[in-house]
Amino acid sequence: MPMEKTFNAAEAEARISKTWLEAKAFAAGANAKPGHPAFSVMIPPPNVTGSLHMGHAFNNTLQDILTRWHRMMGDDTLWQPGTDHAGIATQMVTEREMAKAGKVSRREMGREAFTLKVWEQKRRSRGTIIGQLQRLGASCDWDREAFTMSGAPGAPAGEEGNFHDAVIKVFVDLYGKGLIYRGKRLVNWDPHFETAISDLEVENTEVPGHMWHFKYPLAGGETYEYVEKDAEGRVTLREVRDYISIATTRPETMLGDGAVAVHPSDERYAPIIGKLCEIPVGPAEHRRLIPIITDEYPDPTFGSGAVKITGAHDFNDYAVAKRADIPCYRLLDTRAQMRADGVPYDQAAKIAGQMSRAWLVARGYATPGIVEQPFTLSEAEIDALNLVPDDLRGLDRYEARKRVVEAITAEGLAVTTLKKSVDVETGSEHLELVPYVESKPIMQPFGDRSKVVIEPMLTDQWFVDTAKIVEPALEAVRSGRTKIIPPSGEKTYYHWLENIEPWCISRQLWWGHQIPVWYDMHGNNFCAHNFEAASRLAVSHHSAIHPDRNFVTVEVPDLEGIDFSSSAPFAGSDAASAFEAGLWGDAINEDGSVAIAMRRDPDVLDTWFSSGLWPIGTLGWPEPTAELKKYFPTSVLVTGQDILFFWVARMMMMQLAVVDDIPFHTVYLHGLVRDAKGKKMSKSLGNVIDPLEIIDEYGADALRFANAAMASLGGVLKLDTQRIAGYRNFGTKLWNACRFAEMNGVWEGHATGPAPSPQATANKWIIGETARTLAEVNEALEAFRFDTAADALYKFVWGKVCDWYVEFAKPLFDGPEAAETRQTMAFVLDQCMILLHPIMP
RNA sequence: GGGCGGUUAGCUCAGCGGUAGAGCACUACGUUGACAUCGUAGUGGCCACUGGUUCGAUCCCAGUACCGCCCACCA
Repeated sequence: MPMEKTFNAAEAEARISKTWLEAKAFAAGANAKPGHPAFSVMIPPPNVTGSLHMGHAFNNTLQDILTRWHRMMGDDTLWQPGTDHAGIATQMVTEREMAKAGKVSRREMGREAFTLKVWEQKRRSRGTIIGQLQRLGASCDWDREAFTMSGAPGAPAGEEGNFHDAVIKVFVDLYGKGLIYRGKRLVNWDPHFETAISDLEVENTEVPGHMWHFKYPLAGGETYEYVEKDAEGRVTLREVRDYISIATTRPETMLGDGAVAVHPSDERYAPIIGKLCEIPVGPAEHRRLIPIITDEYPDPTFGSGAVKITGAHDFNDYAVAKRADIPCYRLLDTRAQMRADGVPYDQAAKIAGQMSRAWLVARGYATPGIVEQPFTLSEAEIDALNLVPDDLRGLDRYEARKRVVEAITAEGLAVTTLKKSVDVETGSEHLELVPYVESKPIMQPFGDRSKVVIEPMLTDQWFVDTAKIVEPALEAVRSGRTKIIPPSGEKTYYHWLENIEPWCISRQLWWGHQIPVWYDMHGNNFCAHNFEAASRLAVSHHSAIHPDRNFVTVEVPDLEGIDFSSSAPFAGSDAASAFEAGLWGDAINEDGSVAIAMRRDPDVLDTWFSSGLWPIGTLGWPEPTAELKKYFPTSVLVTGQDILFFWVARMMMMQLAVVDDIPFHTVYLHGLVRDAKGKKMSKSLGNVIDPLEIIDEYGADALRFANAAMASLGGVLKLDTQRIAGYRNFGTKLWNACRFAEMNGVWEGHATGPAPSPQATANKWIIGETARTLAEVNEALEAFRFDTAADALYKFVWGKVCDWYVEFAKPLFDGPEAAETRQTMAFVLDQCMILLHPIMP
């Protein structure tokens, strides 16, 4: 049957792909020759949130090129596939789908039922993703597919595996080594998902904002002489004031102020250090007084030089508050609404007032009239104080802001400025006093998933003490044990790791690895791989304190209605009835033993904590598997430069901390795939391209070749369909050269073998060119220059073989060299296929 | 504010010490034994600017301008 004029990609790709998959041609070690080295690549696991986009297609093409190239050379090759559970993103997608389908909400459904829903979502998405990868021709070992939550409790049948166990083991081990700790810290709080997120998940964006200037009156109507001087020390302003001026972009947080701070060198405020001033909001009869303190943080040249300190809602203020022992009053709930819990405002304000006075006394600032009495509250007691005035409770944060500004302005406590205005009718000018409000751009933090304004929030969270594990990760790259390309990636890597912050790893979500820690009612926590092990820790802990008693444990389910904040011991006959009564506490059993009530931490781990273990986790760690021995450390990681910190750096730290080895020898960082104009592909812009559409229209080969050709190092990758069409034409060109060969019977009696030794000049020449191209391609791929390899192949196949050699061969077929020409052409075209195989399989 | 990159043909990008390259686009011609998803020929560039090093610079160094990206707590 003669060959068609054009190559039918759709038919051929499906047929060939099926053959490969059935033959398990991509299994680890397939085609490996004895004595050859191992070559392993871990796929960056796609999130199970939907389908793959062009960036994935690009990323996976490069991995496949390397994998096929090494497999062809006879290396013991593994390309490890799999997917990522992607906690917050997947939970979000599932909730959205449920809402769209009119289903009940996650909370109505309960944790267990909801988690099953997410598993369903995972299964759907995973199927789509694997299908897409296979259409692309990805030569992963499909029998080894992994998942970052395989084997987790509650996983449905078919989701077995030990990734969950590995994650839990790492948490327990790191906890044991003191590298993971829990603490009440100011963290980034996402009010939409109602969870903490890490610094990396916050996107700071400049938005238009305002800065208000307000007067904080001095307590008791006190006054001082306020003097301003210019750079030469000449007095430019001298007036008697009964207030201190404060600037803020967030007036609603004034309610939680604990102090006003000025720089110690700021002479303007020296007379009032250690005095009290009044927060100008809230019911007039219960205005709170706060101390004026000094701290290095305020910049005397900015604004008024005085800063209000709201420790619970600002990272800078928190640091000041910690230094000066100023209480941090929390104003917002988990949804970023003004708190509505706790005692009424007047009582809370009274207690807070006592705190202020006690602070002054403790610092030796006591002034006559202040009753000297020790007064301290615990962190938990301070946190329980709700200083939101009753009429603002439950309001949205922005509504509260509006009201606070209005109230202060109405009361005349806004700083004013002179404004010239013109009377429209008479044309006369006059001056009037207006509130001083600056309009200016301010940096605002947004959640990368929720797109909602992030709130600094004082909560209990788990952290990885990254400072303690960062050094080996830095050293590995500095010494060249792990190489990052392009080299600019190494600089970025150093810059981030050298300034590493603690990593908040707990998330208030349901989808993820639940933290393996159990709490008792006495403030102890027990970290172990399961409840039995945690129980043993708890029993031995309590037995050491009370050797005369017998202890047993009872695990309290995380149910609604149990008041975990109360720690009143329950003296019922058994623990079970205690929980029925809605209490959380230890119980005395009939045999006299004490049942320690234990409750598991309901939070889950940051998804990057588990994907950070991808290299060892997919190879079966902690079991000492043969694959782990053979394929770890892995050869190359191919990934986008956008997740250098999220994933690459953390994998480096975690692998080194857990198994004391680097996760990979080389990291290849590529840019982000954009559309032809360089715009980010996004659903809202409508410029998202589905890789399958491209494959349907142009064939996977064309897409893959285009991907390889645009893989220059660094920068943005602009994807143009015109270019893909060009490479589709390239395939057709080669196809037709083969068709020409077919028509001249060059394949008859031909078998792939070594290069022939022809006499004709043209034949000798093309064999030389073939060898040269082979060397060029190998050299290019060795250096991860996919673009150079693609370019060399394009020029050889089109520019040499088709343009010249086929033309030279035409007359040769009529002459005495016909036989050797047929032989040579068969060889050369064979070589083309082989050389192209990594890119165009 | 700190860091990292970029600036080469109309467009997208390679090159990186010896007076410039590709693909696409464009122009003209073309059904000669594979290919119109093609062929042949061609148009098109003070390689951002200013200095310096050099026999010689798009390429090295310094500075300037503009553009991008990442990180950052100025109320």
